[in-house]
Amino acid sequence: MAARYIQIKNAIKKQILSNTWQVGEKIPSERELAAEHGVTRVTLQKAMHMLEQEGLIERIHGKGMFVTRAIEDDVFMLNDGTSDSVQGFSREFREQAKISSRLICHQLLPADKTVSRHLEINEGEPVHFIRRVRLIDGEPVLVEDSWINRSVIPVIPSKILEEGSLYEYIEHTTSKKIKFYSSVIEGDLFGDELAGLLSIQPGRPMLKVSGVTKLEDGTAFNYSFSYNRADKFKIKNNWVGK
Amino acid sequence: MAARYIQIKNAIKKQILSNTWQVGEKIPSERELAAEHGVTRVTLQKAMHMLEQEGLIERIHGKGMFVTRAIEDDVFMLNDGTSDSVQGFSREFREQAKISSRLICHQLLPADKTVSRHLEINEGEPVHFIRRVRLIDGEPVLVEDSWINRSVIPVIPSKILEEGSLYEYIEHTTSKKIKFYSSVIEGDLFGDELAGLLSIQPGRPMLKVSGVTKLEDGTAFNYSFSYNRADKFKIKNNWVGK
DNA sequence: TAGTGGTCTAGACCACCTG
DNA sequence: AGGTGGTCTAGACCACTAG
Repeated sequence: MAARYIQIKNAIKKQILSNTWQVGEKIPSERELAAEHGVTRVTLQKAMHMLEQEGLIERIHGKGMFVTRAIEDDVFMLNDGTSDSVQGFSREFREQAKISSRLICHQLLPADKTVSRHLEINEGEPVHFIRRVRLIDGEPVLVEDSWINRSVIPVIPSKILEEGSLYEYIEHTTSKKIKFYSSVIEGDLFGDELAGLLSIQPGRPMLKVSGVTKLEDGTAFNYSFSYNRADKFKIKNNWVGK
Repeated sequence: MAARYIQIKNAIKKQILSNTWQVGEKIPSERELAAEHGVTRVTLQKAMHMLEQEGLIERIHGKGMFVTRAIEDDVFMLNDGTSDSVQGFSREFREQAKISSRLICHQLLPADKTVSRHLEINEGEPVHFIRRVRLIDGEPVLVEDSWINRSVIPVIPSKILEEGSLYEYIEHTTSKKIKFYSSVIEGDLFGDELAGLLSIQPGRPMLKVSGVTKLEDGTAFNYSFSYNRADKFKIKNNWVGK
């Protein structure tokens, strides 16, 4: 049972996406929407603040709330922290396109200094190391290296790595939600090895995203690097003041 | 007079940064901190949620709130939406390093289709076009192109563009705060022209950030592209669930 | 069981915008 | 003046974690 403000957020989001109001049009006031959904203003505000963060509405003090123009897209948008939950690559894109994975490597390795620091475990402790090439509609678009905390998931079926969603598998086996994802975005060029895995020329631009993913109880379970073809991905970011 | 939760956020942030608690240590509970600052839990929670978003603390249901390890840095972090306000390049970095600008171009141009759409004005309406090279400690690190709504700031002194902070100038002359910044991050390679302006080799990687900046009354006043040397900048992103 | 964060209510007052 | 979002109070109950 999701929180009331999440339900309301999704309900209003659905209304916006189904063009209940025109772009730029004023939507009902907080007080009206609160009454309509049978909640107080504070609860409704939590929902609306999320929609503002997601870039669907604009809130203007003294004026009201307005529908924002939806952003058009030619390339894929990496998760920018505007959805309810961290999806992971598979869940993020499987609605939009046929995604698949090629498992390059899966073994247990002792954690080095960097990995152990990010996973908050002792250096030398064995962790899963996984390298996968991810494909969208059969075309390789990124290489992802993951170091995964073995105490969170002792075994990872290869089937999951090749066909399923790892995050879904983890949420299922641990019965805990994913709660936190901290990432750093950098630009770089593809070198020979990674370019080879993606069948592209070395020297092409990449968006490198590295980060740590945690469960709701604070356990860090995944430290990852993904090397994305810059011609296939963008990252959107909304900043809302106050 | 800033809101109470902003003051409290900054006060606790200061405590964290001055090592009042160790990294990983539990800080006082919401109820304690609320009593200490003389506010209710909801108000205190707004402050703590911001600190969580900024990556300074971790909130774990049933356990408490914990200080997060501060991130170490070798390169400059572009604004990731975790500060109170959009600073702009000058304000963002002038505490950390000697920043300066080289004004390449400043003229009025009719807005083309893209610019007019982002600034929410009519096509053909004249806008400021500004190209600047930004330097950190005397080294050119990025090229920024800005299209600025002339109805928001009719004239822009060249002195501001070369020495001061444009955003500060705009907040001052309009007496409105900057409220919204929506950006898209892409990776690319430097071509001859931009590489020449930065005195680097063409083909080096860039982080391209484009976006729109708005005032608190919803007026879009700046549409910009910045071409950042990827070896000088990173972008940090925190995602917190729910 | 006691303590923690997560959610929600039913008000209130303020700051801002428009006619 | 009337409507809008922004902030805040003083409670309440729930869900999760620990000993």
